[in-house]
Amino acid sequence: MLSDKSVQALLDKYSVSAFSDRTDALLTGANRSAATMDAIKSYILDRGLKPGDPLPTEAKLCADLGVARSSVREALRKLEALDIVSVQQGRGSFVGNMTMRPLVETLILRNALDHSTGKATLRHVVATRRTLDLGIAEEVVNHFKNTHNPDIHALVDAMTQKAERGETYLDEDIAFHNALNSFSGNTLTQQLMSAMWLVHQAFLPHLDAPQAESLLITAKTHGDMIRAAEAGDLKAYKEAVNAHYGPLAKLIDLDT
Amino acid sequence: MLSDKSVQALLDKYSVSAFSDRTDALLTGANRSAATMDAIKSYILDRGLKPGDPLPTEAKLCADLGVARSSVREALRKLEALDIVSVQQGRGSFVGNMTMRPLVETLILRNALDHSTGKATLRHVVATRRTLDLGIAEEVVNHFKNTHNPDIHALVDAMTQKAERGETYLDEDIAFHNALNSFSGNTLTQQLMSAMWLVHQAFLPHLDAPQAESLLITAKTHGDMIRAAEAGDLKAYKEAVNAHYGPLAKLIDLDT
DNA sequence: TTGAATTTGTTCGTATGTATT
DNA sequence: TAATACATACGAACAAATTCA
Repeated sequence: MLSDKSVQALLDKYSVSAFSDRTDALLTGANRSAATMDAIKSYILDRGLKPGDPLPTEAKLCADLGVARSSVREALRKLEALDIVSVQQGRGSFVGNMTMRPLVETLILRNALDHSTGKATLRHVVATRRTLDLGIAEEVVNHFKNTHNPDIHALVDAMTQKAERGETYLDEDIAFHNALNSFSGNTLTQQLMSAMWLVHQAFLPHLDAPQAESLLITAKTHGDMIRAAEAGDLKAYKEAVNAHYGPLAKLIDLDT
Repeated sequence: MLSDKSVQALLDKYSVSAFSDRTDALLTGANRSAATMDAIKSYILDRGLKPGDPLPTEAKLCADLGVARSSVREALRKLEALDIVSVQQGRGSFVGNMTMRPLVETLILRNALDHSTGKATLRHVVATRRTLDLGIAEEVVNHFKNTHNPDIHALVDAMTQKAERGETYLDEDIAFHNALNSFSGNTLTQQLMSAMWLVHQAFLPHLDAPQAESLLITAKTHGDMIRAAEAGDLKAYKEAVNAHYGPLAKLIDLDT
């Protein structure tokens, strides 16, 4: 996947298809729905449309592109799957949000597939999360140094209390991680981390252990993270991040 | 995108839809194609199919699921867009490779859209590349410490020579980065980095500057990277990685 | 509330193109 | 070459959701 040759092929494919003008009515290519998809992408691109902006109706697209309705619909379905457009019955089609949802969807399925054999992908997802966490560590510490963040501490407290009652705390967990990352203007990294978190959480329940004290450890390391960041201690922060993944490392073989 | 509420919604949506048994003929939900998509995913999941494995024909899917041909086709198109299935005329449908292609496709379009305004996404893509590069730095250095890698050095030499002739070296560039990462068993991180590289490269030509000496600087810093890794010098390696993104930082405002 | 207009959702029938044997 | 199996594509008809008068 994404090997040398296919990278070149993909590059050719996308750098062309994403920018080629296909507004003419002569749609050629592998199949109609693919060509139609490119045409719709070009439509969005040429007009610089933004998420939520309306697209032509299916009937109009048929007329303009000279293809049957089924082809237009298949193209719209593809773009819908990629979160590039959003189709709503009775209303019309609109430019989508282009989120990481397709990535999440693919990874969850991929994860589920080799779960039966060796939970390899989950290991990779968690390792990637850690990589991203450590990768932005310096930014995080620099940003939170000498600040006071009662909101984040409140989240940690809430997690700790829930952990002591044996409850889980997904909402607080994602809110905590988002709070640590949201200061960064890099929405791509944020979304990538959220996506990894999502895949991670979506698959945790399928692991054997119900983790009694793991919850407490995780809550505690969350506290260590924000405290280290506020103290401006990069080393301690990184250690806290690693410790944060400690309970998981026992379940799955991390570092692989 | 992927905000608090939508995360929960997505989690609900995916953790359910990815594992719910929809093999029964009673397909309910937002629309047929979505429900049919889930059913096909369940089919793959239940049988633990792997990439390349054949799927039932469209006609059989229609019969089994009790839906019309078009609905099955739209579902297959969606899965095709996500690289979860691969449809081939005259042969049939097969389980796909589930690569990062959907991510690349979405990001390239997203990038192209705000390029006109502020090239924000490209900045994010490059920053994410750097984050990933730095995130695995320790692993890389530990792995290459006290080793000798003539192949990689040959790649650097080739890049340098091409740069001196004013030529570009995309093939060598991706090969170099792959060589540095491929030792890791984490195929997800690898693919993520390849995907980011792809988006990055796909959009570079659209920048103003044709970069004469930038090519040389990049080639040189590649040499610095592998030398630092072989010397086991983590600090020097990280500096080389940062320097590697130096020419770009001038074009786009990195660190934002 | 009703109803008409608009737009997507779904189905069916038919014909064509492509790959395998 | 011919037959078969399969996906591709088109067009027409009706259902369901949304909007607005």
